[in-house]
Amino acid sequence: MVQVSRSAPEIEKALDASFIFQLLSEAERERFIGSARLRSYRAGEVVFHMGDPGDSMMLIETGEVCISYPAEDGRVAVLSELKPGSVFGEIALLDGEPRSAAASAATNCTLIVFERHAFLEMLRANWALAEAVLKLICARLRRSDARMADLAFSDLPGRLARTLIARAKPAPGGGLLRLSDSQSALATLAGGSRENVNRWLRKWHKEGLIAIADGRISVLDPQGLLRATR
Amino acid sequence: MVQVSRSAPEIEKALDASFIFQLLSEAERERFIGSARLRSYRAGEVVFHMGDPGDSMMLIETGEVCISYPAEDGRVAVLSELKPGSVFGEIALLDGEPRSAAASAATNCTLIVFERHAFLEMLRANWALAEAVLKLICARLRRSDARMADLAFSDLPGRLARTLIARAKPAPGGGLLRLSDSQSALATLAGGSRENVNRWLRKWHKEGLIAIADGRISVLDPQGLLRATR
DNA sequence: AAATCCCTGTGACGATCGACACACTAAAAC
DNA sequence: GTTTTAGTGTGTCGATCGTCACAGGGATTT
Repeated sequence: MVQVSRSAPEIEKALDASFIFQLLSEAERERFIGSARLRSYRAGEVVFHMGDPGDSMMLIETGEVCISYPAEDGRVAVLSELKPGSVFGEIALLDGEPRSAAASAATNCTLIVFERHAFLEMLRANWALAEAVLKLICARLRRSDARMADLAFSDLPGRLARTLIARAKPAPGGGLLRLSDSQSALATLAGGSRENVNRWLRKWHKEGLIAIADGRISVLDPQGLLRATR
Repeated sequence: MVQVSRSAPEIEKALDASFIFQLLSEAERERFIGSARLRSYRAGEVVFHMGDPGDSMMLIETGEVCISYPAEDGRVAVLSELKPGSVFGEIALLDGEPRSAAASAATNCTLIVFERHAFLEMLRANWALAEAVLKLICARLRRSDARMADLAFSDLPGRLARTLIARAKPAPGGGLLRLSDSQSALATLAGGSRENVNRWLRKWHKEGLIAIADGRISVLDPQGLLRATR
């Protein structure tokens, strides 16, 4: 991890995209920026471990961050992969408890770090900000519950299909979608073994639901994919 | 469901035990009580369905409430069973979205219902209350994540063992613990079939980890139970 | 050019799970 | 007192999963 020293205007620019920033007055923005620090991580580096004391929260400026939940035996469940503009680490900051999950850099990335004390003060002074944070956490809870249902109700093909669709992006050409993840990565995301992920992908490929080319997967028929998993 | 008309002092008494109430001033309490309604449900009755518009939140006065997540095909995952003093339904109230789960009365119960508008006003005016609600939701999120890890990492015996330990209460006599749930109830709580729950219980019974008598289960060796599931 | 490493494809095996099926018991309803 | 119902104990069967094992391909390194 590298502490980056950069001028405040640059942090301000990075913050413009974030929902938080738009709720602050001019004076508040300055205090906010003053309390923020910029840090840079290389792909694979750990941002924090589960159980660490958590007195800060991060906004992703560039790159992607992986939030995961480690088991005692070494296995890892990936909770989410976050993109620029996303906030994470806010739970421990808000309630003062240890980190409830681990965060690591999925790619090289730069993060804007806010300290607990300054952020809580802003929350107290600015109800719109507090309301936004409340809704943010509510959204987290909803996603978490939905994901739990996914785990409880769906088997591997179901979870894999949802993972594919969730991570696919609209193709530049037509209505297709494509994504480029290794099968091992898909396996940990969907919560299964690499071998079985391979088997299901091949099966769907034969059925024409997905296409595989250049190590990339194209989701040809999202609805058909979901229908095939019932 | 029955709308109960009761005098404000009685609602006030019921509220005394709740963490929320202790954070309010005298004037706020009166406004709060004025906006609260008391409702009574019989065992099995539905309090709200998933997807309902959610402009209220409930505090359990007496009885127990079951929060569950229904799948399209009719299966149900039980998220939690709440006891008197617990609050639920606050997510939809806070973010204005539809109910993210279903709630039904596990036993006969009476609930104190707060309306959205009045509660949000109080939140805005009382930072300590807002902070308490923030922490409440953070705690929900932590429990939800932990439960997700449980589902992702553990097989049936692991989940069942944790369910037993979580629901067991200290025995009056010694250090033992006991609980009285039907095996079907345990099955839905642990996310498995009734038959297999039976098989694992019998297995642990033979190994001396639990005792079964009078239709009640005593957890004799919690640590041993957890160790047996690795 | 050879060796190494990561990703992909397949086969086989054992463990576990859900589903179905049925016997047994005890309490509750009639 | 008999019937009904809810909960419990077991057996079997088929599907799926994870694991081990190994073979091939493509890129990078040495």
